[in-house]
Amino acid sequence: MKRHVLIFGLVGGLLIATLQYTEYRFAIIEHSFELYSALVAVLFSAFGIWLGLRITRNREIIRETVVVREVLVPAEAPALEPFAPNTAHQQNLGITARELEILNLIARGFSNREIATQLFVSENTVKTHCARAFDKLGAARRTQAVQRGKELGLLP
Amino acid sequence: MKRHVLIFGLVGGLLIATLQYTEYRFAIIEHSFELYSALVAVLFSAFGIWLGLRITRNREIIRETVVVREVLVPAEAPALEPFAPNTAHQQNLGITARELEILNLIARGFSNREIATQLFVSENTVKTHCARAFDKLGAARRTQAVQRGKELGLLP
DNA sequence: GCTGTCGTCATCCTTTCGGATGATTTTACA
DNA sequence: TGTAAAATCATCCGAAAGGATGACGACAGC
Repeated sequence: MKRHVLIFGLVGGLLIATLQYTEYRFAIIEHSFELYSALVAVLFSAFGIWLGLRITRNREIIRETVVVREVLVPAEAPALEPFAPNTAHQQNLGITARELEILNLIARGFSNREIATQLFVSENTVKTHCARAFDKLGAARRTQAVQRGKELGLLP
Repeated sequence: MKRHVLIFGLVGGLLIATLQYTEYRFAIIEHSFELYSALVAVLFSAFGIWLGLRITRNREIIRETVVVREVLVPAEAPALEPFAPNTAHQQNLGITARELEILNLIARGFSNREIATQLFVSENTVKTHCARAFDKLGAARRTQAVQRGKELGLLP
């Protein structure tokens, strides 16, 4: 880590030295274009690094070992409900029942072929449903579709 | 590490060479100096930020705090907690922090390429992490990996 | 009868994923 | 300082997924 900074400093110094050298060769030409460019470059390099450091300052991943001691209280109810999808969202997105059914199977990790087998239809059909569902959800991938589906309460 | 310096040197050198070369071609155009300064500034800013990000990339603090948290299970409060992954399952499956990080991004619907961009690594690296994570989770697809991850409390 | 929606299936083509494997670099730790 | 684990990157190849498009039958509603 410190080495990075050191080497960076060295390179920076070298760069400046080079620039200073080249300045003499172009000093005649109106105010040495390179000098200014280099100055700007170095300054903004420093700025960029400072910014980069600032940005990532809060990027520390604090990993706590959490020992969760669960105290069970008898009231357990959510396990029983069979999950009711948000039909409002389903309706105004125009997602059909079949498409939702397939989305469910996607969310459960099945491939198109497996889904086709389970539903007794061809893989092409599954792909068509997928494409339509993805389009309606604005998703480009099945993982994205699942994510959107859960957000909208369409999937458990 | 050496690559950083190399790249820095190359970029710097190239930039200077370009400047020296193009100076003659654009010296006539008025305001070219400001344009150039801006260009250099932007380029080096970007580079500096990139370097800053790279340097501080793995700032991970493993704070081995053992928090004994008594949880009343059915009490419905999930909105506030920032989600702590089930480290027990993670450990005995041998899933690394990086792999979990990538699993998270997969669950959020990103493609490998998008993940690579976000994490400043190559797509190949992402794929490697994926493959390992899938293997450890016994998943064949990313959707399946996500499903398993949620089951095991590794993903929110 | 006509129309619109839905479900079904297909083909062609491109992109993305995933598996297998090997290598190098970084980091952590004894 | 040496070693083991993680992380990084690459290449090859096959499988899966996705986009675009066209088609056909069933069925409901007008």
